[in-house]
Order: sequence, then C-alpha cells, then structure tokens
Amino acid sequence: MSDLDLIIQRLELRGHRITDSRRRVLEALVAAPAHFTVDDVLRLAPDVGRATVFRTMKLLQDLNVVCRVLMENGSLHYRLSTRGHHHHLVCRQCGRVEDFSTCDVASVVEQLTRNTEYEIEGHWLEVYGRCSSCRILEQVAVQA
Amino acid sequence: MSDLDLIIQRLELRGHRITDSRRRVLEALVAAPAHFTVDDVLRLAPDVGRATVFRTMKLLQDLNVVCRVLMENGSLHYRLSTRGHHHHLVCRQCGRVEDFSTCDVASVVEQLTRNTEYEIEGHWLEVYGRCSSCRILEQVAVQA
DNA sequence: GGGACGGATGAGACTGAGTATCAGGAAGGC
DNA sequence: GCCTTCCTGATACTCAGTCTCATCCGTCCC
Repeated sequence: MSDLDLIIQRLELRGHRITDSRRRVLEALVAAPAHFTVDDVLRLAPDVGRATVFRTMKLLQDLNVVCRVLMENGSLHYRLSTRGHHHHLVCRQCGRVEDFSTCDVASVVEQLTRNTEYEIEGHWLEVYGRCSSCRILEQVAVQA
Repeated sequence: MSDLDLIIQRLELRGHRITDSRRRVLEALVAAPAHFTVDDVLRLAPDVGRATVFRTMKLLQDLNVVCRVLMENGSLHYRLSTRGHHHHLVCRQCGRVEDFSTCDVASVVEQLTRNTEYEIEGHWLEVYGRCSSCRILEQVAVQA
C-alpha cells in the first residue's frame, strides 16, 4: 500500500471525504521534497484553491499526517510524518531536515513537574546544526 | 542599577546610540507584562514608529536583551531575558511563561552527534502544560 | 432517480507580522 | 560648521494564513 493510499485511508476512517482537490493536494505532498512550504504545494497542485490547500494542510496536521518544522529564521516548513512523536534536526546551511525520536526530555519534564507545579503536557524541540555534506563541502573549499 | 539602565549600558557598549525613540521602546519593555507582543510595545510607546519598534526589537534580540517565545498556536511573543541560554515553560490555559535553564538536552545532542554526523550547534525547546493556578481554578469549577 | 442536507470548494477580500524604501533628522568626530 | 554615519517614521509592500460566501458535490433517504 502506497503512502498516498495510507493517507487516504486515514482520512476516510475519520469520516472525511476524498474529493478531487484533496487527492491532488495529497499527490503533491507525496511528490514534494522531504520538507516543503505551503507555497510548494500550491505550485505542485496549481489548480487547487489557496484556501483549500491551507484547509487541507490543517486537516492533515490534525490527523498527524504532516508536521511542522520550525526553521531557524522562524519560518515554518511542513513534512510528511509517518511516525508519532518525534523531533527535527535541521541543517543550518542547506536546510536539510532529519527526524529523530530518541527524546530524553523526559528527565527535564520530570524535574520541571517537581519544581514548578505545572502539569506538563507536551513539548517542542528543534535541534540545529550542520550536516556532514555541508561540512565536507566546506573543508574542500578551505583546502582549495 | 535598574533593568533599564542595564539594557542601555549594553546598547552603548556595542556602540549603539540611545535615542529618544529607543529609550521609549525600552521603557515600554520594562513596563510590559512578563511576555508581550510587538503590538503591546506599540501600544505602550504610541509615538514611536512601527518600523522603529520592529528594528529595535530585532536589535535587542541580537543583543540577547529579549528572547522570543513560541506560543503553542504558532504566534511569537517576546520576553525580557536577563540570562543566557534558557527555555520556556508555557501555560496552555493562561499563557503564563516561566524560564528554566536545567536543560538536559546535552545527552540528546551527544547521541545525535554520534548517530547522524551532524555538527550540532543549537537547539530550541519549548515545554507546554498547565500552571498550578489554572489547575486549582479548574478543580474549584468542577467541585462547584 | 430525485431531493435534502451537510461538508467541501474556490475566488477574493482581509488580517497580522514583519520588511524595504527613502527622504529627512540628529549625533559625533574633526 | 561640516561631513559622515546612524537613526527615524511614513508608507508601501510582502508573505502566510484566515474569513466569507455563493456554489458545488457526495451521501443518504425515500
């Protein structure tokens, strides 16, 4: 079963209709690069209305089909999220995004619960750095 | 030495001029609630131009005088940041923000460095929950 | 097959946060 | 006093996202 079919199934299960426009948005998502903006989707599905694309993206967020990635400059990108809770490792240079789920924030959360009397319900962690390719390219440039 | 004086000193040290408009923005920041939007600042310093307020806020961010808080709905708030690296604990209900610096992300970062060949340079962590007052209020409401 | 109903759509206006531009103003150095 | 540089504020603009509203389409029931 393809990614597309899986997503469609998930929508149907929740009682959402699979219309032509939604299907075109979904096809665009699957065809898009690893992370993309709403603008990218608009370009890949040019005959679907702006509002509809935004609405569909919101719906997909609610269904955990896509997740948002906070780039370091504050702009939001999107990404197909096949798994549940995870975080992003973003390359500052080329913008590449990796997922990771080893998330040891549990101990921080525990400590906070004890110290602050907050009931902690969620968190958002984004890690920034430089990927191996960018570092290699830089080294080559320095040597040249 | 007041907060205001400290900030002014920091600006001067970096060679920035302390103009009337800047001083009015700074006074607004100090008078503002614990976290605020640019709009709040505009209201508290009504005779300073919009662009100037945005420019000043950016400058203050660069100087680590203020930091940005990502609210759960995606909107950005600002907050005077007296210390260096820290994170935010945001109440989902009333929007209250606490700082914390106990940041055990180090182990996550270490693990990522090993597994991904990224050179990790920074991270952003926001934690969401409900503060004690909101929880107490809710309990009272339930009992009533 | 034909209604009825509700969810989905798309065009377009609108909003809110932030940026770019540009002429004019003030501060500091000499 | 002059020159340079930084700063300012008005305004127009951009960009992401929302709202509105008339229309459309799918599904269900008869």
